[in-house]
Amino acid sequence: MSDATTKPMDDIMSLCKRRGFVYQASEIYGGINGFWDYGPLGAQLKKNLRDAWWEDMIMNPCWGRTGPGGERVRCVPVETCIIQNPKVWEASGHVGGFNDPMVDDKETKQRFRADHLQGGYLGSSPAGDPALALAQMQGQITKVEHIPAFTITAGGPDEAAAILLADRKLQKLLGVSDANILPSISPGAAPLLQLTYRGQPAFAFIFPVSGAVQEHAHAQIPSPFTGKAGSLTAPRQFNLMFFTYTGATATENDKVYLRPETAQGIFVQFKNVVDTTRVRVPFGIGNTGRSFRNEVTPRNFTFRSREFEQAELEFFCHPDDSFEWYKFWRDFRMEWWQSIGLAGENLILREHEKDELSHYSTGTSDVEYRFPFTAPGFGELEGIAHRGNYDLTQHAKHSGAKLEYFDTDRGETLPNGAKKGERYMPHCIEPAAGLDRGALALICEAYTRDESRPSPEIMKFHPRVAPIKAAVFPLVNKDGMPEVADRLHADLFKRFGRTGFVETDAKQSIGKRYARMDEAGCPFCFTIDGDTLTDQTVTVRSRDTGLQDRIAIDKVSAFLTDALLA
RNA sequence: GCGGGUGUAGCUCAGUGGUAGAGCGUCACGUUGCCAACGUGAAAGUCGAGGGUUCAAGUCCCUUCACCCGCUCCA
Repeated sequence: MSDATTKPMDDIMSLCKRRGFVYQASEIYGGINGFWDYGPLGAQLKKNLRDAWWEDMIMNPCWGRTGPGGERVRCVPVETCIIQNPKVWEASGHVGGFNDPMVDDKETKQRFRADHLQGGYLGSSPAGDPALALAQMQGQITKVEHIPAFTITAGGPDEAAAILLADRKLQKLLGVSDANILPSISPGAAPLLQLTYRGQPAFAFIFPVSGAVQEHAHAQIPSPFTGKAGSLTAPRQFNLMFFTYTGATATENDKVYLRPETAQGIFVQFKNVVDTTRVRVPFGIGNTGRSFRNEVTPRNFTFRSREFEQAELEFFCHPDDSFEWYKFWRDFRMEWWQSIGLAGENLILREHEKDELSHYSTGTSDVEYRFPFTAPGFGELEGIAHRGNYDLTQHAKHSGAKLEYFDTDRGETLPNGAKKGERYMPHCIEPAAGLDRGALALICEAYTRDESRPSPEIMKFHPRVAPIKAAVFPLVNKDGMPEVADRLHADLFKRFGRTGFVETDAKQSIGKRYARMDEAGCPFCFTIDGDTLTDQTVTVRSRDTGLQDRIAIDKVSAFLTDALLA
């Protein structure tokens, strides 16, 4: 087993470039932050990974295993658009949830939502009358010159008042003491505090600090963390989603989003799939493709890219069965990643803690890999989430479509023996994998240094995902060997050329040709030598051990077939 | 977003303000008898980009971009 913590990421990245696995996007123009391209070997590696997912999730789900209810697992594919009606993202929560302007406190490095900034506005009126002060204040509160004496981050004014009262340390920072909440002047009015502010008795109303004030006067607004002005930035949009415009006019009305996940395309087409393809719950719908997220900090090679590819399955089932299905998929997905070469202790299945869960989820697990740049920690390859009926319910609400499923296998048994049927909103288990992260994990896991070998760098890919499946070499480029090698190569190419590259090379020393194949991760090399010409055998040289066997030349295909299926 | 580091050939990296370099790799030819062998030769560079100082900038200054590391943020 290879230990990821000892693998230098720089060496892996260097090999990725040198051998054509990964290139920086737009490299000759200086690159572009958060985007990476795949070279020939990387593109084939990722395709093999995607194909493996498709085969084991869609074509022959779970290798033909039965699910918790004893029935064969059934899945169908869709391929949905990157650009959807913008309402899809309102329904899914992606628009509302991630478009909030954020403010940074440059001094404490804290970041908070601009609409959570509550201001304490000191009241002043000749007679100390709060009602008069409030009336006066309400006329001015939206004016840019009207700066609060102190600020608090909270979901609303009442919460802010409660936080301030409860937190003595915060009071000290902000210059507040002896604070009490006075009865509100009128129902729904801003909370009124009686307090001492910087030694002077005063009263204060808590109002949200308006976006306009924050925009224009952020330098004067005191920080909610230090009480000092000058460290807050203006509110800034942190857009998770990329957007563009449909049509040539490009007005705000034409704004559309590039999807941040492929899953929503599945939910949106759920009804069509049910209506047109005779699927019956429980069943899954798979979708692969590019997604886009405007990550704040793209980092760690291809791990957090702004454009990335997902392979997502939404598995729909009856609510009563959903937890069993959740466990089933969680365990299968872990096993699947192990089956393609992430078999060691660098791979873990991690069940989320209760406080990590989304409000609608009753269970989520991550398949995580210990990348060199996360070690000793782990990075997520795939999340398996129990999403309940959240998504279908959201889309039913927003679109008005009826997305409930009528299950004719459930309900009371009728006198004629048939079931009465049951109408319900299916629950959904979502195994959502990142293909680029998967490919990166395969690369990191495969990368091996063996200083005892003349060519120390070896990519030990599982044969199923290896971009180069086999190579055929004449030991020397004469004496009829090249001709035999060409024939064997042509034969293997015809049989295996759909699954990956099949190479041949007659140039330079045999050791150099083996070494090149080791570095590219080709699992087997077949070499034609002098004996081949007399006894029709070739040597099979194994990448991982460097050892070689002799087998009959007409058994090479069968040998390779077995090896690739193993 | 903040702080630190790096950027010179495909890769790894030297390079004192004064001619753009090495090793490896790649390619060609020769040789070859199982592990980056050897010989000869060749191609390959916007020195990350832009500006400035200077007689002269890979080298000094400013700006910017990308990558790496640490925070921060984010599902």
